[in-house]
Amino acid sequence: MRTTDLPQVRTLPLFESMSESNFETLMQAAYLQNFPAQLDLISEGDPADFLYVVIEGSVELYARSNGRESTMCMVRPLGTFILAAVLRDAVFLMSARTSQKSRILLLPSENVRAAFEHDEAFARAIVRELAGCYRGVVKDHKNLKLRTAVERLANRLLHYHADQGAKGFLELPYDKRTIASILGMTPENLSRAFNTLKPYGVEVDGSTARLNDLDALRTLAKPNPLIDERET
Amino acid sequence: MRTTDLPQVRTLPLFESMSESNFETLMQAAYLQNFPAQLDLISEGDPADFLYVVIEGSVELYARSNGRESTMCMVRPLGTFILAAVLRDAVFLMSARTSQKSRILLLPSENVRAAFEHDEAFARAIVRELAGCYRGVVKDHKNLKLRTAVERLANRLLHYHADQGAKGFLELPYDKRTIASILGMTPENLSRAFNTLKPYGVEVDGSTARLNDLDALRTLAKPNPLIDERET
DNA sequence: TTAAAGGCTTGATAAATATCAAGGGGCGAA
DNA sequence: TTCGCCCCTTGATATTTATCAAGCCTTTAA
Repeated sequence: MRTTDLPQVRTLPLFESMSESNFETLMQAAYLQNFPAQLDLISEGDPADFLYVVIEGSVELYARSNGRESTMCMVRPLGTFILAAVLRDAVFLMSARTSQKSRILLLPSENVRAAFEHDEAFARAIVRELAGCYRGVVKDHKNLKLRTAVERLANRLLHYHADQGAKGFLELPYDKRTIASILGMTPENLSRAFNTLKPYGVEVDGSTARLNDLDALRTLAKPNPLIDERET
Repeated sequence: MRTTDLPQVRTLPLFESMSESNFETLMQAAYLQNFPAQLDLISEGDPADFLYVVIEGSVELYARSNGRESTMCMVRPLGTFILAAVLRDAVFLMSARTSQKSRILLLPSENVRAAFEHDEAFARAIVRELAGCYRGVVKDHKNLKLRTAVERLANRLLHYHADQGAKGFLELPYDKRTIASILGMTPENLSRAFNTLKPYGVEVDGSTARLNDLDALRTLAKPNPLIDERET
């Protein structure tokens, strides 16, 4: 892989402070691959052979136990996943599959760990990234433990709305069943939660939602930056 | 603070690979303090001024939103907490209070970050520790999303039992209401969950529990190393 | 064009969990 | 010792969430 193929990767917080030569070395060991939708990339319990960077498309991280399955999060360009397992040389805790046709960069774990040893700036960037991931899961955990299903949905809608420019409407970025699973509920329950939000000005039509009474919705949702705000 | 005061701290994975002089420097900036039980140490939203190391006693990390409150985890000697916030120079996502009389080491954030810049071995140890914390929360999150309350309790009992030497009985390490909160349920529900486990050989008397039918309990609990096993 | 499949919704029902209220019992303080 | 407090438990009930079944609608493919 030549670095000129992927100028965007160099701009990622994780890589931007690396020395040019270390970045070159890391990229020369990397593979850039295209995958169709719904392809299983990794399975929880497998050893972490690669660090993954989503270049195009999107990837779903999910977990299974006991015959149940739940979506843990979605990774979009240019996000990375499975960094913690790579650094600890441990097995994956989550499985991953493409949810769309995707282009993904694979960095062999050994090379990532080597770069981490040799490049102080990279090590520092990794710490920042990891600490950010950690804080993200803590927020997800608080979300699940401290809010009801309807509150989680209300906050998620407000979040999508803000992300998309706060125009009074928003596009649901995933299938409803995926959103249901991310929010920790069944698809049936998500349908009912949308109905519960009707009196708060939420109108859903397919994958579009209009928010006609933001004040009311915010009063119900009680958004909290220590749960809802993502860190860069 | 003299390093000779705390030989155990030097043995922590986080500090054991630091250079002697950097460790000395870091410890000279540190404060060792005794706190009574039930004392608030930090409050979510506050800036992270210190990294905390529990030397004796125990500390409860909890979170609040919307008038609800939930225990996120307990930290026992020699555990650290609030590392991610310190490294990102961000606000705390969780509050902390002593649950017993405790002796706690406070390391000023600036000094921790300085040591992290100057000491490569420390940086590497931090990454390992952070990655471990991250994987811990992911496991907690899977636990909550993929299991019912009774299953969470059954697995927790098996965990305590193994930790305490697998003698057929175990001591509950915290108040039942604290255990309930950790497991994401109300105290009333915990009582009922214990009753549900009676047919599986679980006999509770005060803070002691006997496990009289481990096979039955394991069949119900379906323990899963990708959820239940803690990493060092 | 039609059939089949899948995603979503709705209704009916069941299960899980929370809330409210009351009371037992242990433990510390006076 | 005795009182009062707090933790825990239990019962009754309400709320939340899941499950099961059916049907609608759109998409896909033949």
